[in-house]
Formats: sequence, C-alpha cells, structure tokens
Amino acid sequence: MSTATPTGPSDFIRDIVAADRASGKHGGRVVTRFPPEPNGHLHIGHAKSICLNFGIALENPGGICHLRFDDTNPTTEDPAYVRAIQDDVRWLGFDWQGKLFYASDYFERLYAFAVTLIKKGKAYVDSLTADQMRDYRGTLTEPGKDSPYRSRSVEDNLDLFRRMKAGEFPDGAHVLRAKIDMASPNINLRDPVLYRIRHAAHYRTGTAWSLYPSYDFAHPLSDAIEGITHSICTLEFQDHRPLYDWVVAETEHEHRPQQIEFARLNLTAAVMSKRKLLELVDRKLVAGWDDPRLPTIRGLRRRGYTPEAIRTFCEHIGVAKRDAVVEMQMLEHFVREDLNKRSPRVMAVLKPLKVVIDNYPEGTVEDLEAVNNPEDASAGTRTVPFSRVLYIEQDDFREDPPKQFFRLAPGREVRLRYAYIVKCVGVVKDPQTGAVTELHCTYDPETKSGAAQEQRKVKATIHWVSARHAADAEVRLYNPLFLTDLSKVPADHDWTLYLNPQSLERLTGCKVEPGLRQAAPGTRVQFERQGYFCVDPDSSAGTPVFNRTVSLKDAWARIEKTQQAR
RNA sequence: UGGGGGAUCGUCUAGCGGUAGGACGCCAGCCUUUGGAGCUGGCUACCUAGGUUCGAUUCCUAGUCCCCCAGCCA
Repeated sequence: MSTATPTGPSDFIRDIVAADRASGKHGGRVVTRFPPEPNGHLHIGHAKSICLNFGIALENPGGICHLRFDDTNPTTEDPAYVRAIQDDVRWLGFDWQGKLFYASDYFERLYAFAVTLIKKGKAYVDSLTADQMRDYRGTLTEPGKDSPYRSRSVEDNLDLFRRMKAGEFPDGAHVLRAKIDMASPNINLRDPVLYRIRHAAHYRTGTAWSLYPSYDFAHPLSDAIEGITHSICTLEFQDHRPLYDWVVAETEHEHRPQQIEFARLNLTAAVMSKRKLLELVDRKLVAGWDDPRLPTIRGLRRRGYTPEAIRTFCEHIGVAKRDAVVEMQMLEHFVREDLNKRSPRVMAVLKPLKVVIDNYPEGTVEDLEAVNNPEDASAGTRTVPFSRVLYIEQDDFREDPPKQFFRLAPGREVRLRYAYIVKCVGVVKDPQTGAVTELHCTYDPETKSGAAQEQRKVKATIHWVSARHAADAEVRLYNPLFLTDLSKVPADHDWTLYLNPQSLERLTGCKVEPGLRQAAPGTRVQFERQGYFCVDPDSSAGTPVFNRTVSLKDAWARIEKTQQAR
C-alpha cells in the first residue's frame, strides 16, 4: 500500500522554514506576514507574495500569517487602500485569522526604542539638510564622512528628539540617524535615517505625531514585536538585511526574525510598477484601478480571473532568487484550465451576419437541447430556441474560402451547433460596398442534432443565435495595454506614448442567447469557440456587458497566420 | 573601479558528485457536433576557461554577463 504523499509547493524558502522547524528554531513556530503599504492597490506581483506567506503558514501546523499595514508614510497612504487590500486578500482566498496589524499601532513603542538607542549612543539627531546629507554619504566607491552633529551628547540628542516629537521644528530640520559606520561599503549602514519630521496627518493617528519612523526602523521592529519568524521580502532588500539585524539586536529583542529575500514577479506585457499604475489611473489613461487591462487584483477580478487560477499560477511560477520574467501565456493557461472546468457554455455572436434558412417554416420555433458543460455532466442542459432567421459569426463565412478553411462558404455545408446541417445557397451583398450582408441557406431536416439516425459528418460546427430571440449585448475584448515591453523603454522616454490604442475593443450589437439577458455581474461563461467571458458591472437592465477574460486557443488563427507568412 | 545578489530548454523552475526532470510554449498525430477540451509522441538547456575527481550542472580557481544599492520612499 502506497500512500500518496501530498507534495505541495517546494522552494528554497520552504526548505529553510522546514529546516528551522526541524531544528526547533523559533520554538518550532512559523509566523509570516504580508506587509503592504496602503498607498496603492495590490497586483499579481503581490499575489505571489501573498500565496507564499499565507501558503507557508497554511502548510505548517500552527502556522499563521499576519496582515500588517506598513503605514509609516502619512503623505501617501489612504484608508481606502486599507479596505481594498483586505478585500483583495480575502478574495484571493486567504485568512489572517484576526491577526490584522498596523505599523502605526506601534508608533509609541517605536519611539521608545529610538530613545533607548539614543541613550545607548547608537542614534543621534542630525541637522544636516537633505542635500548635505547626500554629500556626506559618499558614493558607491568612496566612503562617507561623519556629520558634524554625529558627536552630539546623549542629553542634547534626547532633548532634540523630544522636541522633534513635540512638533517644535519644521519638516526637514532634523532627522534621527542610527550611528553605525559612515565608511561602510554597504551604503545602508552609513548612518541610515530612523525618523524624519513630517507635519502631516496620518490616516490612523491623525496629528498625534509630527515625526514618523522610516521603513528600516519600523519594519524589523514590527516583525520583532509580532514574533514573526520568517520575514519574507523581495531581493532589493538584501542589502538592508544587516541593518534589519542591527535594529533588532540593538533594541535588544530576544526574538530575532529572519529576513529572507526572493525575486519579485515580472510578467510580460504587464505594468507592475506602482508608480506607473497610479499614473495610468490618475491621468485616466485607464478606467480605474479595476480596469480589466491592468494586472491589479481588482482588474483581474473584473476581467473574470478566478482566485483559484491566480493561486495555481503562483504555485507554478515557483520561488527563487534569480530575476525572471514569466510569460503571460502561463497566466492565461491557468485561467483557461480553471474556467474550462467550471464555465457553462453558451452561444454568442460577436460580429453578427444574418442567415435565412430558406426551407425552414416561417413562424416555427424549436427548443433545442444544449449541453451546459461537456466537462461537467452535473451542469446539465438547457434549451435554446431555433428559428428561420439566425445570426452567425462573420468570421465563420468566407466567400472565397482559403485552404483549410472548413467553415461556411457558397455551396458548402456546416453544422449549426445543437441544430442542423445547413448549406449556403445564396449570398446577399451591399450593392455599394460589396460587403456580405446576408446569407441564404437550406437545412437538412434529417440532420437534427442528436437524432439516432444522424451519421453525417461535416468538417465544421459553428455557433449561432436565433435573431428573434437573441439578447443584445456589448462585448469588450482586451489586448495588451502596451505596444512594447516597458522595461525596454528608456527612462527618459514618455512611456505613456507606448500605450496600445487597440487595447480595448468594444463591440456593440452583439447577439447572445436569450438566457443571458439578465445575467448578473460577475457571472462567468464560455462563449463557445471564442473564449471565457465575465459579466461586467457596467451591464444595464436587459443588455449585459461582457469582458473577455481570455480567448480559447484558436487553431484556425494559427493556420491562417502561417499561411499568410508564406 | 565599493558592497550585495544571480546565471540550467524560447519562458518559468527542479537537481546539492553518478552524466539533466516538470510546467508553459512550440511542432506532429489521434480524437472531437466547440479548429475548445482531452490523449500520444517530439523539440530545445547546464555562461566561459582551467582544475579536483573514476566521474561535475553540482566542489575549487580565474573570468564574463545580468540585477540591486548613493530617498528625510517602501
């Protein structure tokens, strides 16, 4: 008897956690944290971190992951982001089990730790201007030099720091610095700023404080206070680790969290920079943070992505330390995989072409049985009305069909899904433009779908909608937001110039099965042969709006492409 | 030219001294009342040069290339 050993995700961080648990480090506890700053919305890159931190907590008995808002910069943060972030984390399927924290809750204790450092002679008030401080810091290759204020007495430092807190000085007049080593080859150790004066109202603490701790001070201490065992962050903080450890050690915390860094997620054809995302939204270059073209959690959600698909994706991209750019196809693959299993199929015509079945009796309507999901028998069946006048997809007809085009053409036959085999017997064109405006077909009554005697094979089956019964709909197709990989755009170029004017294609006058007329926002369906779609909140009574989450794989498109390449 | 990281199929990622595995992608075929899904087969990789070793992607040495750091952002 072989019991299947459930092999969850594995990576170097989980290896470290497992080893620590085995050795009894941290008393065998596993406490992680996801520490967003509430100055923007979460995106797919954060999802990677969320899946990692909450995932590790879930995988280890007694493990827990805290949600902590790293809110130490009052000028950029907003409570609306706090709410949205919680909502997004929950939507992704994770639970912080009541362990919701704010760095701002620790301001009082952080201040006390700073005083301790001053008393130990490990921190001092500096009164250099920002420019001067930069000069004193040295360069990458040259050591910095001590600030003239570095040798202030403990008493003076204590007094000045107290008065900074009391709001006696304007912004920028003084800062509190760690006294480490101005000649350190690691620039982060050249007396980093611990506190800066900011006469700004904080969204949670109001005007109680006129000085705020920096990340380098607040973060390690927040971790230590909360008993975090594994503080997982991205690569750019590697250089800060010695400082992180210094802060925890010098404030004499018995508990020492361990910082571990991994490579952040990069995705082809996706803007992941918080700054750029904000700018796109602020300048109204997109519809908002939940614009379906954005890789934000809210954008993906509105687009129709499922949390399961995002989590599966995060599991499959792995966790490592090398810089990497994951192809968007990978994300798309996992949504398709998930949606294929769960989406009800439905017929929808995006670009309608009228078809009259000449030999079908006028006024007759047949209710045909259609399978809701061939991947899931329990999804059952539904009924779709068939009548003499239909709409089919313009792309499913070619007057002059190229090689390997199996769909409708003059004299050719196709099956109408769940209905009959029809033959194209006439083409009506606009006398002015020559465009095909209507098709005439005949149907073979012997070929009704599912009929026992029905054996005939045709090369293609196409979808359709009965003209009389169809509901009108708007369909939004999405293409890459940018024409080029933004990482290749020079910093001095206006990156917004590379926006793809075709990133959103709005199709109106689309025809969908009548059953979709009142579909609720958030409803996900597969439009047969086309893709997965999700009902948008913009839908109005009677006319739903659909977002294309992702197209189905299109073998014909590929054939056509290689044909054209020849 | 300082410090910190990193280099394995086209793209992610495993491998921890016994000669490279998985996923995405791509190609071919089967199947199919979605040119979907599914199934089968195939494709391509250890940055370079030395060394240690019976044997190196794994260890050593020397290079090369890439990323991050000079915010009172995080």
